[in-house]
Amino acid sequence: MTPAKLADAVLAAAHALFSERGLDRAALPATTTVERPRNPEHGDYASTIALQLAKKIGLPPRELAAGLAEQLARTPGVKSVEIAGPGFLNVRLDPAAAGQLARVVVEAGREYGRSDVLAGQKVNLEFVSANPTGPVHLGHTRWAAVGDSLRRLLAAAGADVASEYYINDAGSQIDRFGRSVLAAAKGEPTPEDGYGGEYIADIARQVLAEHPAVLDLPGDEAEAVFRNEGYRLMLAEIKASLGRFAVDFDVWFSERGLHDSGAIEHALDTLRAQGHLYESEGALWLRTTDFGDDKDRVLIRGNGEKTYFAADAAYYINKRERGFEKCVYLLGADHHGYINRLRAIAACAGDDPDANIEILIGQLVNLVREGQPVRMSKRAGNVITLDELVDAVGTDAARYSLARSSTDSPLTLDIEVITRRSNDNPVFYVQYVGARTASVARNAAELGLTRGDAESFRPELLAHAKENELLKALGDYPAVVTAAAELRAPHRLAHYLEKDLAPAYHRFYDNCRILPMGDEEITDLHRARLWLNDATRTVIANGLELLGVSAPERM
RNA sequence: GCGCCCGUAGCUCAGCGGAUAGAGCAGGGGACUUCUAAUCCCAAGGCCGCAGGUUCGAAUCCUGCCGGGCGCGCCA
Repeated sequence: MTPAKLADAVLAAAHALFSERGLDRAALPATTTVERPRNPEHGDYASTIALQLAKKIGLPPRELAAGLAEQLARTPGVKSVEIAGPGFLNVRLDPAAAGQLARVVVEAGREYGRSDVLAGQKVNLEFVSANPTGPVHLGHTRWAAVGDSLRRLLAAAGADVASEYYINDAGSQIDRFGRSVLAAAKGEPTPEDGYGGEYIADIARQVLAEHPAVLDLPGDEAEAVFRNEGYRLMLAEIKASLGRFAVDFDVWFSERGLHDSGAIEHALDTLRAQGHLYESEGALWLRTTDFGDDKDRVLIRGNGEKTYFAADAAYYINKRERGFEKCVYLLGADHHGYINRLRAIAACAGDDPDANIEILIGQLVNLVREGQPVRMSKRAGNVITLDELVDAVGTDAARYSLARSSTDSPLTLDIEVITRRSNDNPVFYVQYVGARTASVARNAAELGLTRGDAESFRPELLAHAKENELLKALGDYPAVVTAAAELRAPHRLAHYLEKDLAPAYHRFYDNCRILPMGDEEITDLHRARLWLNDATRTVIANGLELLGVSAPERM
């Protein structure tokens, strides 16, 4: 019995009761859920449906609960239903029905937790999109970790999702980058508005190695070579860094491509047709103030140049024309001023900002080193790059520690702590469960203990309190995945693995001996516990996979 | 000034309108002759920033205030 099936049974009980008593079934919700009470005295699962319905139909909640309890108690697998407090329904399951979950999980394998609740949704997820003028640094990594996990979660919930990296390869930043690389190649100091840092010199050396005669070219041509080749090398480095971080984008989208393909003119046509363009002071404007922006935005400057904002608008319209009904942007708190203007772009294009565009603002990552805040800036020499972070702590620890907290809260990463590779890193705690389950499975195989076929599995033997808790934790997993996907909150998954599943397994392990000891004969209980062990292994592996973290067999 | 986010145990943070608000770390006390002690158990630690409101019920929703972070370009 899974929580989802029990919730269905609760709803079915409500339907049965309502038709029996001639109550208005329109008052019933389309779906309902059951909760897991913290207090074990409140049963295995609890429903608040009576409390929610009481007011709608004008019956006292406890009376309604009594009727529901009577119906629900007839459900196979339900052992008892009690009414508590103002009208909670506290449900206990038969141990056999509860224990069957281990089999459900093992048999589903990698599919356990995957669903189709978001089927049919075509979602575009854009994140990182760091300028290709420097390495990916710590300021981007939170989005790399969270965004990529979100992509995996949405896919697991059945959405048709594409992750995209928008490459700002047009405009003045990339020109400054080119001039900086050229200057480095000539051994000149960094231009006033240029990029410093070691990586510029590295790139200059690589360009020189591939084009030994480049400095003999006229200044403009040489600069173009350094700009284009430098850009190519920088982008390759960015892709490699993210690849090491287990982040791979479905689409690398070039801003220059928007300019070259005429997509910007096309976007202007779309916006003009919707009636939101006007000219003023020689510039072309989008009237974003019609839709909540605090000022109108320039699309084409007085000098004829298209603004970055024009490209943003064109990119959005392009995404929509590629069939994405939901365009999700993951931005740092320093970009929250973009919310209104991005939403206004959608509205000006004739879309519904509430339905077609979703902007997630996450707070910044603060770096502390020996008590001193470290300023993160691409222009400062002293930056921590993604590569350095991965070198120091590994992809697993880095991704996990970035994904495990809510993006609404600023995250303080202490360089001293995460580079110390200390044992108190929570990712090890979760991975350790997976390693333990794998170790038990190996030892079981050596002893000749196997789960046996599904028919011989005796789920009612999994009646120990710790087994029950573990089963319930395993049962929660699918709902955790869908909630994390729908709420765009990967940290919920990490939290579940770390605070719910992992401790439940350790307590089970400590209290319930899985393998036979010494000359002990193999019993059905050993086999049943092995099912539970392997089910845990499945969920740990599936969950860590969605976080982009490995689940080692040995540690 | 305006806008977004945050304020929960000493520290770092979970908490989907539900029952007695949770965890990790730090500090105190325990548990390894047999499956990985990177673990587990016990005790201790709280005006959920403050004040109102909404309702059967508020850490959660609404309003105001206080404190902190970030942002408000014909920059990218």
